[in-house]
Amino acid sequence: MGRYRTHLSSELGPGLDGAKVVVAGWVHFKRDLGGKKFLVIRDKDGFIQVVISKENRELSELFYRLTPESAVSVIGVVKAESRAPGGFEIVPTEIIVHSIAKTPLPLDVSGKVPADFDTRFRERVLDLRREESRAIFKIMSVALRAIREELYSLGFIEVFTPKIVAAATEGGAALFPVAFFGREAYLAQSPQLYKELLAGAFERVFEIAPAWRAEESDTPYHLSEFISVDVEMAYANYEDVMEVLERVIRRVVNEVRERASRELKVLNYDPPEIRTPLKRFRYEEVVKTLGEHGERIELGEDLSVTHLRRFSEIVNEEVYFIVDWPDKARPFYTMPKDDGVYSESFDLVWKYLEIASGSTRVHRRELLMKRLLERGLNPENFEFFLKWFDYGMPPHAGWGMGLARLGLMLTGARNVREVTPFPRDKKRLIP
RNA sequence: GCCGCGGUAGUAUAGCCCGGCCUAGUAUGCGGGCCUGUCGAGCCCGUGACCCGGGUUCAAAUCCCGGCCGCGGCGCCA
Repeated sequence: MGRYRTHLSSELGPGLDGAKVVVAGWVHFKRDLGGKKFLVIRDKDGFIQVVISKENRELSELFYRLTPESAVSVIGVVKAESRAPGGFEIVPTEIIVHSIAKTPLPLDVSGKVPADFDTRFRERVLDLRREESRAIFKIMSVALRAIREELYSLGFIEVFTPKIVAAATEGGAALFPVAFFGREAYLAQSPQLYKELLAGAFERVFEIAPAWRAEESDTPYHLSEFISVDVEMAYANYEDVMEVLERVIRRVVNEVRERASRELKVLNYDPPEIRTPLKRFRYEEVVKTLGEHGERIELGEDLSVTHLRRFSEIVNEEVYFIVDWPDKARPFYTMPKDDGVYSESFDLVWKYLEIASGSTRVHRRELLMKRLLERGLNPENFEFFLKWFDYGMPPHAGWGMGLARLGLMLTGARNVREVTPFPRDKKRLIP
């Protein structure tokens, strides 16, 4: 397979004793015992030991020139060898150097010496080669695939909404302006309005795409650019889409457990078990419970990370819903309840972190107009959205989930930057 | 943005409180040497650092002020 290798580390074993193979990867480390030299090659799946004996002058010479993290192919013969890790090693006939790595490395890939957070992100590509990083991104990929598979199985289709949008749509979060042929435009903060319109055509849609927020936020849970998993479903209300979300989360955790068990072991982490249906706590109940436990909090107030952490401890739930949030705290497209105070809305919380949030949406134009005005927004700016509510917009509901936040739950990482290859935040624009 | 903590070789740290004994220690890396089964290899030799600016003092990595940068908590955040 391919020009640079015949086998991956995962495809080799003592059973291939005597086979001529070509392996490729990075020089993970070298050990020189004098008469024997060991070269450990790392590829995407694991490690391969290559052994060079003193008699082989040419390769011994090359061995000295190889530096850690250099990219090489090794042509040689597999030898079953009980003393070698994995029970086999490669006796090389030729080593092809694709790229010599400069030395010393600005970050220790082998993981012997830790690096500070800042150093890791400055030297991110080397950091990503570390075993832990590779485990994290394998898990993220398994998760993404599980999300897609579950949603496809439920009859959703995958779509894309525009990322360059006109005018500051819903107020609230700050936007990044972009130059758009002399007109005012922004990077989309959310696919919200467009995904609703698409649900008005295709019924069940989802999108996995970036969104941008120009907030001052400087926390382990916020990024200027983040991947949002968005779902919108017609002829459905918030209860229906919470069930979709439960299925997605359950599938994700199960598949990560099954398909990335090795990676979880590398990270020494167990994601929470998802037993559906998840507990649903009404917002009012959460505030009451917090109050009873000595927290100072008023009805109507948003719940902070500290509040959620406390609440999760009190009720001893790791993954749960908080439903029926105060209408005032929710955006204009959220369906209010008949009581006029609360709304058909929910957050999915893991311990103290809001992983996803959603609601039944308003599908009547008059109510949307009224709610826009109540929030000091100009309905004229929303005409591109509102006009379609004149042509049979079905009742619908949906949610949005921060992929990196889900990643924290799946990997045990403590900062969304760690589960994002090249995070963008207030401080980081490079690399 | 606010509060707290921090910035010492490529990387990670000790030293700072109580200024001089710091010619700045250790690990890892890197260069060299020894070793035919290493697998966090081992042993010997070498290499390399006090964020920037100002101040106090006979003397500053150490104390003070300002700046820059980072981390944590909070805030901001559909």
